[in-house]
Amino acid sequence: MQTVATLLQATARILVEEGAERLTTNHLARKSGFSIGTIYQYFPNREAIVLALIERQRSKVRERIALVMQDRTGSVEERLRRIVRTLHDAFNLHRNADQRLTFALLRLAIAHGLPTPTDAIAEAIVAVWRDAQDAEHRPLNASETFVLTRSVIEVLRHATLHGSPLLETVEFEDAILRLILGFLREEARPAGPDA
Amino acid sequence: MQTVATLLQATARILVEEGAERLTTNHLARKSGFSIGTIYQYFPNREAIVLALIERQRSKVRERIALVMQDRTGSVEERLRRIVRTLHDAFNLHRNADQRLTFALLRLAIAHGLPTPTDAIAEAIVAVWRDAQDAEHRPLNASETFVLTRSVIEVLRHATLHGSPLLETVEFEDAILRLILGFLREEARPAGPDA
Amino acid sequence: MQTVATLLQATARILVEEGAERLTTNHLARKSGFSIGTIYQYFPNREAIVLALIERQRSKVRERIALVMQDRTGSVEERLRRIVRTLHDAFNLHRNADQRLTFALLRLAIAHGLPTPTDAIAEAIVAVWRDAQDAEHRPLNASETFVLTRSVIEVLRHATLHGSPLLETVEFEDAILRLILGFLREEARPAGPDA
Amino acid sequence: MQTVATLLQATARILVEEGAERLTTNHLARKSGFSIGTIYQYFPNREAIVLALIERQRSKVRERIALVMQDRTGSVEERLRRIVRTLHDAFNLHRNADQRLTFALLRLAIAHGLPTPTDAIAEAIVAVWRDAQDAEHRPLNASETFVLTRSVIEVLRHATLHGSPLLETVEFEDAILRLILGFLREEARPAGPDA
DNA sequence: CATGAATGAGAATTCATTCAT
DNA sequence: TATGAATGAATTCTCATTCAT
Repeated sequence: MQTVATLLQATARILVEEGAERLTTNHLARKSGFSIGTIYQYFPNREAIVLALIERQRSKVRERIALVMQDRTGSVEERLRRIVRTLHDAFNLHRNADQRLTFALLRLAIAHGLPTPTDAIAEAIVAVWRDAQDAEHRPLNASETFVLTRSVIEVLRHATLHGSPLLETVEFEDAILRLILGFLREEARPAGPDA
Repeated sequence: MQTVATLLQATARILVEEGAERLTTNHLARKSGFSIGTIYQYFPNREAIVLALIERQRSKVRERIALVMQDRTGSVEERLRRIVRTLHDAFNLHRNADQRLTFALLRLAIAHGLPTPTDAIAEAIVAVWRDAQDAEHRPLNASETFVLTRSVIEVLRHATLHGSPLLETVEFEDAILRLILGFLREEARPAGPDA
Repeated sequence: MQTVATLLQATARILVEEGAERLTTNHLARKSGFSIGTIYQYFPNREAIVLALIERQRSKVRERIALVMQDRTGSVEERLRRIVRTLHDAFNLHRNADQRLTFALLRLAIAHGLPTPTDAIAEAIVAVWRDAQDAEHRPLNASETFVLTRSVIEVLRHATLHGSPLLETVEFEDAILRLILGFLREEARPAGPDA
Repeated sequence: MQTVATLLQATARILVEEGAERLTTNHLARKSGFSIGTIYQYFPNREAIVLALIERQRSKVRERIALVMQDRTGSVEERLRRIVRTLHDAFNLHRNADQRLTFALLRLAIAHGLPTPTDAIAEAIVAVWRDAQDAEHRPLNASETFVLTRSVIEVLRHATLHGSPLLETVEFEDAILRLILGFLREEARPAGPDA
């Protein structure tokens, strides 16, 4: 629906330009050009508007991840780097407005108790590793999967949330890749003298 | 002040037993046994109460970390494991009530835009690595430090925030250690053809 | 009109199944299968719908009373009992759904300031008495007529409104008859010393 | 409390002068001279204000009834007449303002589903009868008690609710007395030829 | 130091009604 | 006739904060 799209767009604009605390139903009505009544024709309550916006953004991320996953060419490192880069994009690092929106939505998602939807990303990383695995590798257990996938997502989320300037550097991408590869390869390695 | 302590204690109790949305100044007055007026004798506004509680909790963590850091015995792995275990404790994994408080304070800290105070931990981990480092190791750059330290903290914070049952397992601690060690050792390793 | 009948039927269903406070125009539209616009084609405003439903129910009662009045056979007691029994039925005591509707409509009639339409019943009772009256009886004055007729109606209305279980007993009917007969015969009786 | 009294007084004034539909919390605040916040310091919600006013009025009636009951002198007829007269007063028949308030409160009581509190009056009437009873009288059963007491109350309530001018006549009081006495004496009477 | 009655801006939500199609 | 998206005035209620005592 056109009206819903307009309302979500206005919601995003308020979030970006004025902050979450100014996102009141009356203010949204004014800004969107619709009346309060109209908002409540399409959303049962204020929370639902925010949740719809979060969901819309998340589904976009899911689509991008799915797209990247279809490309099975290249080495493990190359494939993992593609995933990392996609996440980078997914967190909207490039345009300032979008970054602010991501920022706001992340906060709201936490405030509303929504879990970070890492399922797709988790699967992606683990799948690449599984594909490349020779017989000698033990599959990752629950804790390992959790730590590996969440650490990647959370470090990105954290950097986004605090607007770290490192986010735009290649070094940052390299460091994340190092985190993933180091973790995955660690098992194979014999315990050295210094550890 | 005794009064301030009582107020913060009551604040914590409300957070744990009733949730952040019930933490209103009037309710705090009723629960603490003081009047609203008294609250405003000690805190300029509502936000200050929450921030004071967060700060109190954070200083406790800082103290524990500092304590652990003083113990420079053992291998790199042992020292890192001690740090990880301290963090575990710091996130109050054992007693349920405290976990709920940590949970609530994390959310509030995010809502108030407070940065996660990883400085002490970051220093701790990096210092251990530096101590053990031979000449051939290149020091970590800004992105690497950021990724390594935040990933550890954020994965713990995330697990706490969502009440993951993995938190109480040894496997989880092992996985975090693997994350750290894998990252640190990764540089030294020659890039293999498949990875 | 078929449409009007359907709308009133849906109104009754909402009143019975969900209560008066859920009787909103939008809800009625949804439940009736018509659009809000259509409702306003047939009724000038919300109140008119309720009033139409009340009127429909009242005309049914009037019809029944008129029918009973045509039967002039039997003793005074028998004829009065027939009237009382008709009122019983009129208040829809038997089927639960109808009782709820009566209940709801009574409340609404009061809320809208509608007078209880006792005219027909009043006439019926007084007429029976007048018919059987011998010369020695003084006709009822305005206050007496009022008190006699309203007391019967109001006691029934009250019992209905509060869902009294007595309503379904024969004793209850007997008591109402006793109220009427006692009142009518009281005049004739010589005042005793103690009563 | 002075504030509560002022608020209830303002509530009564609005009810009398402007009608129940104008009794909004904001309007009450304006009229009472207090702020909305103050209203909510003393009442949990809008309904509670109305209920408090109803309860206050009812307790006044209860007190008057209790007072009249203490006087056990005179014949049954005299004692019953005293009760009837008290009810008359209780329904505030004399001053116009009070009548409007009674009117409004009655409607509100019905709208809020409150039962008419006839207990005290019921007891009063039945007790007088019981006191005067000789051995030959059968005590009233549940239906009889219900019909007798409610008919008296409801006919008064009805007359008040519709502002009947009969209320101020002696005839009216006589008629009610006739209703009571007729009912009570009816049992003793042998079925005559005309009934 | 402590109190707590009073404040009032402002938030979410409802619902009867309109009107262009 | 019928539709239903849009309206917006009005309502209830919350809660941080003030200030006279």
